[in-house]
Amino acid sequence: MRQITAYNSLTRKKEILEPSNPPYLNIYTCGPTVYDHSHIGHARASITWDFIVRFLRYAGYQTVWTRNITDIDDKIINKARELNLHPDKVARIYAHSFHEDMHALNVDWPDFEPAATQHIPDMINFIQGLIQNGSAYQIKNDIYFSVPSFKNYGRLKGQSISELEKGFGRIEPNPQKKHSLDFALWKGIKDSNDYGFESPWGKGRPGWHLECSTMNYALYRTNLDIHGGGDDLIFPHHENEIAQSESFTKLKFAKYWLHNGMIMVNGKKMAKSEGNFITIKDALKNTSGNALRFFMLNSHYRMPVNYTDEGIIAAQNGVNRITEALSDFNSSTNDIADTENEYTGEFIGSMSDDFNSPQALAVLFKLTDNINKEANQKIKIKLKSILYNLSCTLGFNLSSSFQAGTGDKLISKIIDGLIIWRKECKLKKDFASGDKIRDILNDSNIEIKDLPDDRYKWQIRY
RNA sequence: GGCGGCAUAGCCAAGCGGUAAGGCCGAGGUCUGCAAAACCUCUAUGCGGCGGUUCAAAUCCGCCUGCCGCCUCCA
Repeated sequence: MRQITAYNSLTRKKEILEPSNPPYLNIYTCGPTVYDHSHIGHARASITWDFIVRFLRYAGYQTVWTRNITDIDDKIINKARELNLHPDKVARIYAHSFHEDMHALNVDWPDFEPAATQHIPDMINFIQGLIQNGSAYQIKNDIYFSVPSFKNYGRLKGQSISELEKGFGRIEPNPQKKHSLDFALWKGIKDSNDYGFESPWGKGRPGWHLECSTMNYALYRTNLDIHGGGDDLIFPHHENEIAQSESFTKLKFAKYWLHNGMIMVNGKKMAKSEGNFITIKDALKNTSGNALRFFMLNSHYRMPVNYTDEGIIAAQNGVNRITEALSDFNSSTNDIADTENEYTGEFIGSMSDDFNSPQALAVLFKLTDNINKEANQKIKIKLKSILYNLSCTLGFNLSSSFQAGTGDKLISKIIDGLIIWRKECKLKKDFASGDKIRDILNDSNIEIKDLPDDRYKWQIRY
């Protein structure tokens, strides 16, 4: 295992990662609430945790990665009413959409992907434990967590309970709560027709914060090494998770808290409530999953990133350059270099320092440069295999791009035919016709390259 | 009101005490029938501003300015 340092939001400094049970490393990251198509903010978070987990594995850690799906929530219920569908169906539709997006972005499957509705009995059990030890109380059909009962409340945010109370200017606290910071563990239904689950307190549904605590307990007990999520979740979501879990288990919840920065669109934070969010599906109409990944990785994961068309084009061009250097490399027949060398050393050095992906990308470009300059074919292939290996570690899926073809035999055959025709035009010195054919192909983003000895190749440009 | 973050070339972005990585765009050149790709050359004496500490600061400290976020659903 490589020594890795990571910035821990809990302590506000970089720390050496020391899993409690090496070489295993348990990591839990907050997944989406599935009430709509996922947006590019989800893409950033997913790509962040994906490349971090990939690197942890590369560095020798046996990761067990869990990413939840929130499939019960007011927003899902509202959407269900809107569409006149059962909430569970709404959740499944958008969970499926999320998985499509993850596939398009080449985000690996987590080891576990629990859904809140699969853990209702666990949650009820969790709440009962909190009531029994005085951390929670019931008012009518609702159960609230008692924030003053947890003395460390506010540690993640970096404020005391009294300081947090002062900041409570923007919203009217629910008058029935004992303390303004108390939050719902269980929300009883308001109307007998409302959707809900049976519980000892009547029909209702779990509070959002509770599911992550419960599912972590169900899966890891008390051995969570890393908990990740967007930095907008620090307060109150993650603060509340800590309060619930540590009140319930009396043990430390997570050792390291990692948070990814937000996506901005035209300089403004993208948020569902702002209505300025771009779905992953929309973004992928204009660019490739690799380019979107490059765009994200080109900034450090903790920094905010501003999504612009210009930035996406720059990312696409950058990916194209790397991809170009891998042309003719075949990952199934060429050896993949996994021995250490100057490039992997630099790559590991950058990534081990709080997952510095922008520096890691610079290593890929250094390889790209050297591949393009290298005359010795044997060394060239060796360098390509290193580049390919590192690109995979960052989660790029370049192989479909550098191996020419459309995946559609008929279309490929037509393209080949046009190119042969162009070649004949060129032999007859009919350059006008030949160029016309090239222009036609270019209009479809098909790029032709003339190689020595009458050979040619083509590929699709994104 | 409380708390936090960020300001580096035309754009994006590393660096976090030792004299400015990388990418994109742009200019010129090589190659080519012309292209494309690639290669070569060029593109911040300076890192928001003003002070301070130091042999040395983009990097540390102080003040100021500007932008963003969290405290409400959010990745």
